[in-house]
Amino acid sequence: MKKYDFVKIEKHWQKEWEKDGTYVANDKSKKEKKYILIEFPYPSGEGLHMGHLRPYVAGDVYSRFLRMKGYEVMYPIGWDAFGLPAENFAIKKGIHPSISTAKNIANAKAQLKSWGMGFDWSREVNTTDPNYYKWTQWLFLKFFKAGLAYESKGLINWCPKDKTGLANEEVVNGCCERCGTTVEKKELRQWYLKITAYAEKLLEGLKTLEWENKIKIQQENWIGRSEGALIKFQITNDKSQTNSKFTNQNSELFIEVFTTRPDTLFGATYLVISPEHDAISNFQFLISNKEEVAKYVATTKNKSEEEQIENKEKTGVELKGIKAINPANNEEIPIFSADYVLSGYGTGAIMAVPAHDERDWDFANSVVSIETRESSAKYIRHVIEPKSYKDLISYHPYFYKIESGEKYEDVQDREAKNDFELLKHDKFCYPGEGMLVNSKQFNGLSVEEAKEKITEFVKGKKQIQYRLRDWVFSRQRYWGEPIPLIHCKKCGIVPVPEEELPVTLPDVKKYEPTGTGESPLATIESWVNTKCPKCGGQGKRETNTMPQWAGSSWYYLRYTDPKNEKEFAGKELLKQWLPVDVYFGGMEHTTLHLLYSRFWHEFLYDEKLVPTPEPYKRRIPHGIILGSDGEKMSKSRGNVANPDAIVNEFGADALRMYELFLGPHEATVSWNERGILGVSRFLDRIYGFILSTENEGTEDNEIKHVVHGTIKKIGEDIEEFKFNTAVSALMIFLNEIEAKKVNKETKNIFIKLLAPLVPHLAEELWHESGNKTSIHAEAWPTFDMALVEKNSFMLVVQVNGKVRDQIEVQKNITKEEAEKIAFASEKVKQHTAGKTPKNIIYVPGRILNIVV
RNA sequence: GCCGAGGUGGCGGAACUGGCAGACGCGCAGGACUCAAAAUCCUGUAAUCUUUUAGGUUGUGCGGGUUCAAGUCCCGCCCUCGGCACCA
Repeated sequence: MKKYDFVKIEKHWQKEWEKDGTYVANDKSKKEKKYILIEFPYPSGEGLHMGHLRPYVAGDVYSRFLRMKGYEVMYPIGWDAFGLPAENFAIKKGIHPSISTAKNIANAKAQLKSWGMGFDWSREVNTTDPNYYKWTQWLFLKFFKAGLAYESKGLINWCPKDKTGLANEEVVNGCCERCGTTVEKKELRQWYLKITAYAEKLLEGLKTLEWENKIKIQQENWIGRSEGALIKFQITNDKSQTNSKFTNQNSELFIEVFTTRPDTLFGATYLVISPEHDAISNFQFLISNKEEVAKYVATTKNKSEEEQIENKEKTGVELKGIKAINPANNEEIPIFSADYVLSGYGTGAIMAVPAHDERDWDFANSVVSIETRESSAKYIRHVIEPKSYKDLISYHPYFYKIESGEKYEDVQDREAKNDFELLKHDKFCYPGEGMLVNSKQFNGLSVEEAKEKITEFVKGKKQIQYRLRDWVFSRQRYWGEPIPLIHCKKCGIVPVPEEELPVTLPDVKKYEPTGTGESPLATIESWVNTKCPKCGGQGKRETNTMPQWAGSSWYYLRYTDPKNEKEFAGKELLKQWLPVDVYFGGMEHTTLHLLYSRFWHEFLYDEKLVPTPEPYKRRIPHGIILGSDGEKMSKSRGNVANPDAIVNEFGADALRMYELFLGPHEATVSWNERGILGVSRFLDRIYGFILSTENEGTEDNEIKHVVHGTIKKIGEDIEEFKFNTAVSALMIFLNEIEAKKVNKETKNIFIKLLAPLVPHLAEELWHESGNKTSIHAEAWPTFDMALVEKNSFMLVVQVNGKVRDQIEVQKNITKEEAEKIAFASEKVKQHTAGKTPKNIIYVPGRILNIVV
């Protein structure tokens, strides 16, 4: 048997494909287009790893399959090359990031080629290329001119290690997404992109996409839409405590709260405002415990995000001397400031309804009762009564078990009596649905009805609120796109004129971030000082750079027309290729890149710069590959499987096929060093089988059925991204035909079925079989349904649900015929003898169950 | 706490719309080839019991239920992973 020399084969065909432009997408093709995309890699010094392999192989298999199915497929590649590692390397070694980046790209490119990736290299883009980032800057100016890029001073997330500001999306559990350092809050002047203006569009757009639900839900949650109302509470002085003659005749003096539960307004017994709320300074003249309040505000400022997460114990302080008036019942209620109310959400002020909100409940039972020296019961007023006992205990199962001494089983009894005794004891909080009580003329209404009516009654305003925050878009680092703006004392902020783009990164000697919130670019005076494009006077360049997400927010657009010098991409070509049909990528980008680029795209659609409202029609997420110990691959654990080492030992085809075989594409899987042997053996067997001439001859009838069944199965599996079962179907196929005589045609079909998964081996076998052109330009084999279905099947005969016999019968037999055959079986007779069948169920093509 | 996904042999995993649980592969055991080993090939491989060329029983996280039939559907729990996390 000839040996399968993958080293020689793979190198050889990789060169041939490159020479022939096998994977170059034709812009002028008459075929239907398919645009397949993977998240372009960051070219790091370590090279590409298993994490890259997974989506890339999936995209590669899928692209090759579609190409064979007759589509014009674009499967492009590029480099997301701005970012910290290159810059940190520059700080350490003094080598310009563009030099180390170029080196890393060359290396990663060689890796991708050695993996047999059928990328269209003619469309390669690089976000750090001035010809590319010229357009990133140009697009930024579009945002700026539309009023969606703005400068603002505020508390932002700051990574003390990377010494740069971060977007909300880049903070994971209070830590920097990149380096894991605990994030601090810092007051800084920053550039923002107004992504919140697109909150509704981002939500609406999701509905039109063929994405998996879990991704949609994650984005929905991140955007976090809630419907509620803005309600104003008049401010007055506390008559019991001060001698102030202040009476609030001025309707301007109020605190406005946002609530999703205006129906509980009669239960609002105090207000809480965030420590940053304006009211603290606005009502200074009335507040009698100014020092105490100032002290509290100061302590909350020093709390890190981490502390806040760890310590959920609520703290706060009463603003003495002032009161708010509940507009529903004109009651005077106290006002507190506490950091459980966030300044960035809603109005930064809430009405507290401890009887129906867990957080307010906690606060009432701790801070409020201590500060006011009153029993918390005073503040707990139930205004919603649960409809049933079940509603009630769904929020308090443990309470019932422990406090009341009742067993869970007694619930039904309680429910029958409709006994809400415990509710009246004010022993707990009920956040659920129900009917209004203690709410005067609104008593008896449902929660939904009351929301409307009470909002109206107190002249509140309906409001939709989002959790999404504007995108902090500036970074205080060197290796990023300069923000193309000029600060002029006379004209303000002036965009760099289009014809002067790109604003290129100047060479610097020190890349070190300053740590002061200024970018290293700020130290290069010759670069910073420039002319104002408007008045010609002295201007200073914006020295912040853009985040890494900028270049990746639109790269898929550039692929359609990567060399265009006049536009970011030509209209015709955008129309030709968009939208991306299938986008492979990880779940970790759901609320980062995937959200950001949708925002850019939707904006560009509104600006009539792109032809589709959404960029990515389908998104196929993948699970991560863990080490063989089931832990995340990491150098310190020593469980890293290196794709290049595996290519050297087993070949790219074995690597690819094994990766596909590991498990479902969307599942987390562990790499098992041994497992690849099975795939490697399989490839050897294929090689021997195809090249052998001894097994060629007249096929028996069974073969056709197997061949057509496999064509159907593999096609369906690839279409549904079920690569693991596609591999197993190929193995089953070889097991079925290996020992039999087959003809040349069957062998050719087998090679074609292999082609998307193991492109080198398939190409080699194709040529060894006497073909002169590439297998990857061949048409995908078709199947005949009549041959897939056999005209007989194994009838499973059960007696009382237990399998007793299997009999091969004609496909279209009737129930009566099936029964006749079944009862003739000795094995069946043994179990039915002397008994009369009560019922007989026949499922055509499958099963006959006799119940006795 | 909330949202999402999941729990199947020694291991990775398969199973259409409720219709033979464990495909395929790894590993393991036995055998062939070999002086020997590797490689390769063949056979077996959920557990358990019995009178073992065969047959019985149990079995898809746990406890119930629906059904002729449940990994799949319903009710109640447990556990693991991922996301969010005081968003009013």
